[in-house]
Amino acid sequence: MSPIEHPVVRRFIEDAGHLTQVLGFGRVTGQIYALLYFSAEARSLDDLKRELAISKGSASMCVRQLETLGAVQRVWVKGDRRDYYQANDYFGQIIRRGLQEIVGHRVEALGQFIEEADRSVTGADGDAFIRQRLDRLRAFQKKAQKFWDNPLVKVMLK
Amino acid sequence: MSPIEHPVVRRFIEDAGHLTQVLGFGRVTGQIYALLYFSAEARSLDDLKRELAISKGSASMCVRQLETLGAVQRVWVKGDRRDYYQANDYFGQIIRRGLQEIVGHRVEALGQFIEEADRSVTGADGDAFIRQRLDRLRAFQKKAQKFWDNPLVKVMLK
DNA sequence: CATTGCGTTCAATGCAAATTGAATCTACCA
DNA sequence: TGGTAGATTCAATTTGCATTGAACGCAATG
Repeated sequence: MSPIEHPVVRRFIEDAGHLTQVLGFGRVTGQIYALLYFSAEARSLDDLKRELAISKGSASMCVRQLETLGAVQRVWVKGDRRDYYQANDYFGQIIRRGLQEIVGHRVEALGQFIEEADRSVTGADGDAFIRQRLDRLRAFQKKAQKFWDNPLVKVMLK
Repeated sequence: MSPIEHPVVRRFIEDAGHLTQVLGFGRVTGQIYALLYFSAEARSLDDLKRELAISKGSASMCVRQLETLGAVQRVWVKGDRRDYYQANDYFGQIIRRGLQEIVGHRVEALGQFIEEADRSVTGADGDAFIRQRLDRLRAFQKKAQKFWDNPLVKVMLK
């Protein structure tokens, strides 16, 4: 029995879709997770396709993304060649990985950028104001890196 | 003199545009902030329009958004009817407000949703599994709220 | 009070990213 | 080994949102 018949679940699926869209993961990703989250039994790609009215390609790609984030688990149902999926409810871990994707990489990218920039504004043609701004940027990057690496943050997201 | 002539600044403007686009604030918003950040003097809407090759409407709307986030300040130049803007460099504060917009509101919205949902699955027609899932969701929401309200987080983002 | 020079608005547009689905690939079974 | 059922891929399409710019509003100035 599909939980999608329940109005509360419908609404949750819609909201989850909005959320993941805003966060840059696409709407379907959140919808799939929400459906799985409220499904007592594991679901196949075809289930998702039918119940959410999406294409098979979309189902496949988004489920893969959720798997990468650790938000979803593949389960085998014996005697059935299809892949089935169920939702993990370790929200903390899922969110941490999602943030890692969005924030973590960028903090490091900023660090690299500043290094490169430093090299090109050092020397005679270096603009004093730009150097000053880069310094503030570097200070911030270090703080951000520190914050991100802080074990306290990891604990709090548990 | 426009800092946009400097390759490092050009590159930074491009990157900042990508970042804000991914974060859902639009490309121009980041570009404007980046340009202002590396501008020694305050800049007018027309400056932004010319140097970033954007429309006046875009400049107006995005600057407004940055102002709301506290990322940018309006300054008056006497004898000039135009509005001038300069970048704040309190990154911590800016990011906190951005997060408030993206995360904070949603944590509260989730809380409200759960309350509503609770009411509609209580009683005879309530599905046991859905109730169980809602319970886990509520537990998470409380933790998230606590994390978000934690003064430590605020301090670390300073 | 008319004019001038700004800022703002919003319907129309353009564009980038999400989504589709036919073609392709893979694993399994007879 | 061929056949089948499902998963995956990616070029083409759709869709939604950022961006544009003409029209409007408004405040200052002579």
